[in-house]
Amino acid sequence: MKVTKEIAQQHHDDLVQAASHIMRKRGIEATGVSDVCRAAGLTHGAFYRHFESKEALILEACAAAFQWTITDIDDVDAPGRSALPLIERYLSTAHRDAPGSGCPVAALACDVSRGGTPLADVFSSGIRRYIDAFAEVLPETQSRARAAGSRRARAIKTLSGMVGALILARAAARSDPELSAEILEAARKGAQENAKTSS
Amino acid sequence: MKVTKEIAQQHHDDLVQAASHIMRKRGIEATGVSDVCRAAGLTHGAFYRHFESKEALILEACAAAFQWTITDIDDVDAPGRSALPLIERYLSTAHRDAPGSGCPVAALACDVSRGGTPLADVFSSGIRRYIDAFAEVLPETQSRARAAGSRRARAIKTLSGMVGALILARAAARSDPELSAEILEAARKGAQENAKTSS
DNA sequence: TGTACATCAGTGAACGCGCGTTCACTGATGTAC
DNA sequence: TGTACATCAGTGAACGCGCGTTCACTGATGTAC
Repeated sequence: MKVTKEIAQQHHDDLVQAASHIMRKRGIEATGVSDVCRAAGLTHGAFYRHFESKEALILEACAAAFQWTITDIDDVDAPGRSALPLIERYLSTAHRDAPGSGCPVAALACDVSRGGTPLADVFSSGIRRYIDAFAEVLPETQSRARAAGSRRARAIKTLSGMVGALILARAAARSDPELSAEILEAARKGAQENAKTSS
Repeated sequence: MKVTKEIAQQHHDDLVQAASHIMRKRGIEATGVSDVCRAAGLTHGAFYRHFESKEALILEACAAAFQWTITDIDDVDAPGRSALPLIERYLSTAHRDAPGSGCPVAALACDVSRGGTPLADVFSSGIRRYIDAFAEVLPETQSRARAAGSRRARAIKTLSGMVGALILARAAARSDPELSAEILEAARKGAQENAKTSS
């Protein structure tokens, strides 16, 4: 049953979106081709008309996840252009509990450092753009500011803290919700200090 | 070929150590029972005389990895008792490139947040003790210190930054070594600021 | 201390299962005339 | 604008493979006498 070019393209996009969601939620290895096809409303046999392999799908899904996330940061172009609401959202329980539609770095960085080179390429380019985008929404470093470092260094520092805290909070969430909340809270305060005109 | 009780115990320990190394290097799912047995110098058939299942091995290996790591922190009981050398070591390229013998949180936190409840229990208890141990080696908060927060809050903040930076640095290492080094460097400075008598 | 025997750590072949992937087939699409 | 046919997205059964796990078997250990 052949379908319209438009519908086929839609199915392709559906597969990418389903994969990017499932992979962030369950991890790359645990993302099955059949699962992704089912989530996109197809049978697994249709898969190889769209992608050469599972790896090709993962690469596209990973790139897409970064694209969406970074666009999200860039959209903080709103008046005020502050990183504070971004931080608030990043370190919220909502983000912690919905890895499937959240930050690809927090969800997949571990998997990537064990994976193959093509995925590492997509990912490190994503990290680079992520840092650039985040630095854009941080206030300039005051000229007489002390050891706080360049705006880029502060972006790295702050992002690292956010990523680490989210990962820790997720790992603790099931068995120790109080600890998980405490981690989010402490990291939120820390990140906000970094994001205000430099300490 | 039955062996001495002492040798059997040794084999048990070898299996745990091999597993804790392989699992931190390759991830939990990618840690095969056969791989672990081979690394311990046994055939896979011997495995079920020592553990009820793969999961039981993972639990023990995870607990052991935390035990060793936390003992390592406690051993900073040396004169001076500063967190600085700890931070230096944690955010070194050596630690980045040797996940198998490194911090279990940075290596496994992602896997754990997707895993089962027993593993989550072992892990969140590990995180809690990790934070406690790390707070012990941080200097007291100065009474007139500003927003830096309690010693415990600073421990969480600093640890989050270290874990996040290490994970980011590992993910970027293969494709973008410069970025990886930059992340370690920026995070090292950030963590050291937190670890000195409060900013 | 010596002998007879039950125990059980270790071996290696075999199992069921789910995975990524392939394939013959279907039938609507889209093109050539 | 119609008609005839090649294309190819989608289907569902089947494949090989590696995994966790089981099992009959071996033979040194460690115990009972």
